[in-house]
Amino acid sequence: MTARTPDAEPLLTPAEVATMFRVDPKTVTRWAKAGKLTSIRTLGGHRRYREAEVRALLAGIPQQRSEV
Amino acid sequence: MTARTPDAEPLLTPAEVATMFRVDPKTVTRWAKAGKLTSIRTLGGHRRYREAEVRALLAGIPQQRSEV
DNA sequence: CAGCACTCGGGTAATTAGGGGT
DNA sequence: AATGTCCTAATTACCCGAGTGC
Repeated sequence: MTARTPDAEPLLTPAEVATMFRVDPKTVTRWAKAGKLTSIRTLGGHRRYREAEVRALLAGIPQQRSEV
Repeated sequence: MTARTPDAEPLLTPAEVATMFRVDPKTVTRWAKAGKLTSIRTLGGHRRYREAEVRALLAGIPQQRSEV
């Protein structure tokens, strides 16, 4: 099947990321603002996070920084 | 929305682990540094502990030692 | 359209990390 | 060797009202 899958990367809500790290959703927002986490914004201003990146960070895998 | 939880392992804060063992949170930190307890770090450097591992230790279940 | 849970902001307490000393 | 305590700096948690997502 796999009807239509417009290259959509799985995204997570702030609450989901917060649950995985056992922190407050507000804390996840701070990480995004600090550039420690890539955030994608909805048209209304809400943040969404890349599942792959979150899982990598949980595993302790250092992420690549876009140059110094 | 009730944020569904994408396979996230239950984690505990240092204070929670300390309470369960009736020790100071500082002591829990030392256990983590000594490698006696698996620690997952938040992006801010704070530690989180695996609930399953903590409960196993509380139950007196000997953890894997790399032999003597 | 209405409703509810979630997120967005800011601001202020409470924890935690880290080293040092008993 | 193993804990508990003191200190400062950093990080995180809970307070509010208003807006977004579905």
